[in-house]
Amino acid sequence: MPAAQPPASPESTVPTCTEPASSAPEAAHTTPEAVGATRAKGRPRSAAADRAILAATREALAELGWGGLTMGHVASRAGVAKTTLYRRWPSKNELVVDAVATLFDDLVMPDLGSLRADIEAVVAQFADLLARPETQAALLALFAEGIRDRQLHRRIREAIVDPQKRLVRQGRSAAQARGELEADTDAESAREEVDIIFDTIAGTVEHRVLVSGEPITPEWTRRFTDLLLGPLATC
Amino acid sequence: MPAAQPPASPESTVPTCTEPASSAPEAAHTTPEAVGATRAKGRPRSAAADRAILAATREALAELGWGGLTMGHVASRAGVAKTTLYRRWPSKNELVVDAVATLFDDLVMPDLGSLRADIEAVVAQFADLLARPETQAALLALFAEGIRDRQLHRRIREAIVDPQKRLVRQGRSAAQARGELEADTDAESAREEVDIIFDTIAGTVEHRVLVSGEPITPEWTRRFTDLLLGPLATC
DNA sequence: GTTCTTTCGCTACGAGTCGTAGCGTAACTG
DNA sequence: CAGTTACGCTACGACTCGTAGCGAAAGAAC
Repeated sequence: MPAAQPPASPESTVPTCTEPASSAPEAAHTTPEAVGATRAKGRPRSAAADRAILAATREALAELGWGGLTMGHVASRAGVAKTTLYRRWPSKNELVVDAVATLFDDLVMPDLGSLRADIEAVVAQFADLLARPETQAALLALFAEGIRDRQLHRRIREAIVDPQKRLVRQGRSAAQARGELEADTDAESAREEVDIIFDTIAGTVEHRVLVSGEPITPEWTRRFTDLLLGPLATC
Repeated sequence: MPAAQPPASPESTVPTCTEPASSAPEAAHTTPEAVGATRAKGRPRSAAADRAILAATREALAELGWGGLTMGHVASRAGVAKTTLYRRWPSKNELVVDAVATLFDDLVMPDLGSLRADIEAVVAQFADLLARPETQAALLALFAEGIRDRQLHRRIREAIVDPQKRLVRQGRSAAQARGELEADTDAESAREEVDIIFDTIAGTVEHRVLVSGEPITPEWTRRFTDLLLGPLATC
């Protein structure tokens, strides 16, 4: 892992681990760095190159898949030297995590006034996200690599999985405020319930789309929400 | 796919697609071919080599993961020339499917007298299977490759996914016979319900183990079964 | 036994990718 | 201005891929 960055550069400007590249969403597209924050001394890294590289990674991932994605290809597609890639990301894994993590930023918990409506809305959002080719190619490949690489596994959880659990907590809190769900008895039990609901929603939708290969229709979403709501749907 | 087998050999003896390698489970381990079926003219292919290759593939997969798995490594670990691999399997994908598919043969529907017990037993079996390193490394990698390779995707469904849906159908039928579930109204609706239950069980357990990275405890299985049974668990 | 057919292990090959190093140049700071 | 850092470019050794050619081994047919 300590492979790139030949000189002892400060890690703060590198999007590799500490600061995800999506933190400064849209600056000036033509002017590379209008980020007026702390600046180092020499020539700053081109933010446009960052954006071009991440976009090229997503495109190449959708076209060629994980196995077909080569660093050289990404570099030439982004109009960037291959060495520039390695100066910023130590390996393909890290690059793809950063390229993909931003895709999940759009998920929001809408608070539509009922638990059923909230669940169906989130499932629909997640289904739309999983319908995109770059998400399909990236997500399972990332998960597969994360099985072996514990550090990558941790990064995936921090950048992709954990932020989504927030949605479950928000939806639960809203439903509890409306009186649709009972208040939590203890924190540990609540945490476990959030985990189980999250794994069920994410796992089921992913399996339906990515493994079974069948689409998420409104009818399917309705039936799945019936299953999730359980007693609340009928009693 | 039409890459190996330089001469026009009959496909019946090749484990590549038509006949999975697990059809003749244990012959004589020393004598290569005791399969007294139809034999070609020349020197028969060593069944011991088949077994050694598939075993070496599973071992290497657990150690090195999909990306680290090289055909040369598998060959040397199996005590076989690299060319022998390519004479039998056209690519890494096909080899791994054959090596992994047999792992799922052990899953059975127990029929323990109640729907709850049946579900918990199947979840426990699936959890045990997913706890094995070779399953972890192989399953997600196969799914990931299947996203791009439609033919591989079809093979995965035929060899791994569809046989497991049988378990859901069996459990549903048993529960209907006991009166725990209503009889099906129409076949289409029943098929959709089998699909949704299957995706929920498989997807959730896989997501819990492989993505969230947390174990399947009896307590978790109980709570998840509560969720699945829904109204039946309380009313 | 002899002959025929097919598979076996081995070696070598061109093509492609990986990640790194070195160079001269561009960009920005003090 | 000098100092510092990032950039594009080229080249490199190491590795894997999938194939081809060879002589030898193992059964089948006679």
